[in-house]
Amino acid sequence: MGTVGKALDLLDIFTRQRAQVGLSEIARLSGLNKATCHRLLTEMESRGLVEQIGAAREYRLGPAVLRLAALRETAVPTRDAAMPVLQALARATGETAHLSLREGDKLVTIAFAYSPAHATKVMMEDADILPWHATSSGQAMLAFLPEDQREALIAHPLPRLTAATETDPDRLRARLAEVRALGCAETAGTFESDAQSLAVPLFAPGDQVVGALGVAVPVSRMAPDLHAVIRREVTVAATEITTLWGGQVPPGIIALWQRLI
Amino acid sequence: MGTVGKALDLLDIFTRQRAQVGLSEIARLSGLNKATCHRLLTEMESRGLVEQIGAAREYRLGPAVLRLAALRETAVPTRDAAMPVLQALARATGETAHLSLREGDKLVTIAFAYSPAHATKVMMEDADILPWHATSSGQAMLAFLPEDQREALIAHPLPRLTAATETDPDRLRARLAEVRALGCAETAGTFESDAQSLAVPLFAPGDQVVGALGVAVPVSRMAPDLHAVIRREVTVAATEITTLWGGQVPPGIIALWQRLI
DNA sequence: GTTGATGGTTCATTATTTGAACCGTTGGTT
DNA sequence: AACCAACGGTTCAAATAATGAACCATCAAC
Repeated sequence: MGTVGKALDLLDIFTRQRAQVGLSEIARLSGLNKATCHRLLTEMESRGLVEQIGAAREYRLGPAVLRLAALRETAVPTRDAAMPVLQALARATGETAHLSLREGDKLVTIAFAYSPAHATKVMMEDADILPWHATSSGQAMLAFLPEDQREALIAHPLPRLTAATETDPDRLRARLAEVRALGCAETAGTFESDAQSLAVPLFAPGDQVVGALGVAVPVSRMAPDLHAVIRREVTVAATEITTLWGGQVPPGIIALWQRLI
Repeated sequence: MGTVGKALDLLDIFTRQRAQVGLSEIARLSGLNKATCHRLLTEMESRGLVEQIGAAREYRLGPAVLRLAALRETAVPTRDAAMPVLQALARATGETAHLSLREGDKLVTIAFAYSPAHATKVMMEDADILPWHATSSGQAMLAFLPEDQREALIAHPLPRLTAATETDPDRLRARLAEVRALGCAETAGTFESDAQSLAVPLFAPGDQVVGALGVAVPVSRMAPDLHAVIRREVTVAATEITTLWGGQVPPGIIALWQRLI
């Protein structure tokens, strides 16, 4: 791995639970030498990608990421374009809608919207990293990814997150075949035991799957009619978002979705 | 300069006008060897910081910047926290309010808000890079920066952007001393000839200047009473934002602002 | 005052980065 | 159809930058 990769990997040290980290701990967490970390961080700091704060001189993500994100959004209005649709989806279903994008080998939630309809709802956070095998969004994407990429993503052991999590690769493959035949993925209690969700893939120009759109519901509230509403609304919203992104839903998928409704 | 710095500098190639760039042109623009660029870009691509698209295999900023920005915002709610205040400021003044942050040696606009009050207004864009010497935001920050940092930022030749731009370093220093004595900066036609603006510094916890808050007005509309309204509203808004950021306006500045009103 | 943790620095050793020249492909021109 | 120029991408000896054990200064706890 090159030096740049090591530097960029340091950025993944920062999470919501651990927003700022000291030099020694970064070295510990990354497995790199303290001097190396220091040099990499200093170099990233000079470009504003990280910054150092407080008396403890801890590091955290810097303001440059805001500028880059703003630039990316004006060039490729992914989040901003999808946001209103996401809010409409939350309103129409009365549940939590969320949008995730593939980022290398990670599946990252980049936007979500709540509905005010119920006091209990599935809560989400921006920049959450979702497990591929245990979420409907992950399964929806996996199912429509080219086989080699799919296999690469499920090559690692599949952790058991709840009692319902599928951890057997072959049974997961069978599950993904069903998803592919159906056009949408559903999971119940596989990621968090009291949440259930339904997701469909999202396509960029060129018919590549780049993300997934999902609706998450507390298991206690799921019922056949809500289920039907969600299936209808999520496919409509996915079509809309795909169009806003300048892509088009592949004809095969449209056919599947029409059968779903 | 280290390898990481070179890689990160490549990110600055991407601008709003030039959102996606091919390999050869990146090499040309950066002055680096094509093979070097390729390796750096590939490494950044593997981390999602850039992505490659289309038949021409051009590069652009990748989805990882969205995740990092979301993470930064949850850790340090800079933009999200300031946004409502910015909108209120635009409404109260009837003009365009904008917020810029210092990022190394750059001054970057990270948020703005328009007022619906008038058909003509000063337009802005996210991620715009502002010249230090020719904008009120730049001057407001420079004036309250420690001397060594100020001098470093005005060490380069000061380009003449309009007929009114101050290009003489010594006269700029005198101008900044006035700003420091006044507590706010004003420019008229120094950046764009038909825009006039007023800005005040913003402070992070620790009394460091980290940005500026400004209001921009078409020159044709500026009048003494609007001027007074803007001075009042912008200082109120700046106090609010500084508080939201967990900092406090230094007592000296508060005194200056009270005299302004 | 000792201990152990922190952030940061040094510099000989080592491994990575570098770039001229190369390949294969594409798209336009003669 | 032959040619050319520009593209993205690759190669490998030479040049350069990264590395890390040991170091320093500082701080807080005991």
